[in-house]
Amino acid sequence: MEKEITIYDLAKILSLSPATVSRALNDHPAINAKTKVLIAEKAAELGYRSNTFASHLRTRKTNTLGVIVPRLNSNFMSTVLAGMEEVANNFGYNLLISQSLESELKEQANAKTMFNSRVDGLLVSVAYDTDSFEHFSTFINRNIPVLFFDRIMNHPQCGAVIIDNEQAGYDATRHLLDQGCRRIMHVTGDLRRNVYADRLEGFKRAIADQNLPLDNRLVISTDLSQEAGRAIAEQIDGMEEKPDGLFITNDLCAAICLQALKERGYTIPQEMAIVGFNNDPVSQVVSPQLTTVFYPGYQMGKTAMTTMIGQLNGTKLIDNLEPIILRSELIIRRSSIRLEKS
Amino acid sequence: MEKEITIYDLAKILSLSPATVSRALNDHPAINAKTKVLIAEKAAELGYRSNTFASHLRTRKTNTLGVIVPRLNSNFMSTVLAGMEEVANNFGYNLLISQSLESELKEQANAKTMFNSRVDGLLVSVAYDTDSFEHFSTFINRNIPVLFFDRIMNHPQCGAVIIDNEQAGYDATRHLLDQGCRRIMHVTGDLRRNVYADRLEGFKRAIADQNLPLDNRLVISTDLSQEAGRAIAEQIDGMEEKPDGLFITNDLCAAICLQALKERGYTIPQEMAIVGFNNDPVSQVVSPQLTTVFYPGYQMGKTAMTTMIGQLNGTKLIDNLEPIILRSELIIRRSSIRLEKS
DNA sequence: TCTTGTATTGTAACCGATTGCATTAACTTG
DNA sequence: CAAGTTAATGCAATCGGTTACAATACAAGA
Repeated sequence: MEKEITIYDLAKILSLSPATVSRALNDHPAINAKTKVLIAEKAAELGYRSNTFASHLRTRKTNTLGVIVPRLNSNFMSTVLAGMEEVANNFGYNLLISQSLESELKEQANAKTMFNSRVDGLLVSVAYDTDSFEHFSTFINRNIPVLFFDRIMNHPQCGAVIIDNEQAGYDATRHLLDQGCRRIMHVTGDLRRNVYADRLEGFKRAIADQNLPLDNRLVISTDLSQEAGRAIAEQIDGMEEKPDGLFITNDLCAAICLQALKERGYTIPQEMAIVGFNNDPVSQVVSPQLTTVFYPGYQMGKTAMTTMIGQLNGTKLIDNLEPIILRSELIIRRSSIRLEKS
Repeated sequence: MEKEITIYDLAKILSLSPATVSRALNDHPAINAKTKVLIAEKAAELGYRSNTFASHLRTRKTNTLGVIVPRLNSNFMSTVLAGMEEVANNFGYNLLISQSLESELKEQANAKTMFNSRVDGLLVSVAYDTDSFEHFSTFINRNIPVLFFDRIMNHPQCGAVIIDNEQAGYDATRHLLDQGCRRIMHVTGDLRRNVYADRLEGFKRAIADQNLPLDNRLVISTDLSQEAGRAIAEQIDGMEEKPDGLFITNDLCAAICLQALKERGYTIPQEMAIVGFNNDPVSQVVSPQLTTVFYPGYQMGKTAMTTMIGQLNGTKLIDNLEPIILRSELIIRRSSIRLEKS
């Protein structure tokens, strides 16, 4: 068990004061360059590491940022986190990551933990059923910046990084219409969440653009689980007037549904063209491969983190009125191609 | 911006000493029960939160545990993390999570960060290409417990939580043999990793049990990526003596390969029976659905975390010689069933 | 030579909770 | 009623960096 060495030890060994050592290690301009080198070398030699608690206690900064996500287990989320980590590492920030498992209760508990850990800032993609903003106001009240990404809450004092879900919804729907679909079913998540509400808006706009009627029975709100995918297939099978196109805002759910429909004898895309969302690996594995919307996860993570750190440094203030919007992209695959291009 | 209140504030308001307040908040037995209630109420009323840095500085404990995983984006890993989080939360520990992205270099950087953050313990599933143990010895030297899970390193002072990969490999192979396969190809990962080496051992044992010859050309080490899946299909297509069974130790890779084989006209499972590993959602989406091995992720996370915390509390010492082994299970689906049960 | 400026280093008071060692009050017991 | 216990609380040092405010040394300018 090695002993932990402190700036006092270094100071004594080098016949300097702790203040000088501290400043040298922080690259303070007042310290002589040679002294800095001397101290740095000795520190490295003895395996000195700064006691962050002493430092945090004094500076009242933790250099730690909290991240709360619904779940970690999507390609999208872990890519976002990879992007966040890269930027955070570069700026010397640590990440405290936790998952709400789509429950507001757990999200509140997570937020509380983060608050007590005194994170310098909080990045959140909210859970499925979150209504209250209260667990975030705690942060706002103490001037701790809160930045939402992907699944956001609208709040005058919080920034947001998103994709243009309305446009993505429009593009997906428009694509189905272009392929000849006239009766499109839209299966989506909880409409309290911007991502789903916005996609629905895009869906509606695309329908309206073609002067087609909107049948509200064809808009279905689910939890987008695998079971939901199977249930949708069953529901369709029982319908009198069946849809000819299916826009499901989650790839796994869409893939399961596609499969269930095939089992029930439907031909994809002829009888039913299908579009998913997220460009999850499953979209490439299911057959026919699933048309979907690519989500720039890595970019979103980097952008969100850069924005947050900019805010903390005072370099760049979050413009809370204008969310940052990233580009997404429709990826067309076999599950929706009915008309071969000539 | 609310002011942060301290035990000194509480002490002054209640005309007590900071020492009493501190002890009361920590439920020290020497403090009068009524006084405790009084202090607790006032603390709650004023929104007091303990300054963990002052506390950590004094107690030299951080109540934070580091977790390093190769990637977050697998169903398996995020389930493990959910299990870890649950237990950690219950015991008042925070989690510092980071991904190595399968690179030893990044893993070392992550370990260093964790070390400097003074985590009380470290839980690791090592990267693909990790050879060195040095970045972990730093912890061992300072008596900070290191516990490996799933992808482990053998070290006399580190605990481990795993599944019985040898047995799982055996079961999977045996199942293929039972289905009539006689020439099984085994596609796996880097054999420096126990998970892959052990599965290979199981594979070999199953083959040997049937007195079949082992063809080393049928054991292929890849990075188990999607591209690898496609490459394998291509390779098989070019072989003179083709295999009749395929045991790929990763579901996504297996699913992609299965698909590529179908595209090349092979019938699954008749011409080629396939088994994957992990019970990832893709295994249910691909058609035919993929036979695979279920990994008890949640359980693994809980067990690992419980073990770690037990070690930290001194409640229960990690038995470093005997890794903790969890049960996995073969899930048989269409991709490998050639013989209908009578 | 004396004053002023600049570069560099030192002194000491924090930050807020914890805890060994008193101290005080109240209660038992012989 | 004195001596000894027990219960409850207070004092003050401590953890290890940080930083406002000196202090010192040396060089340049008057």
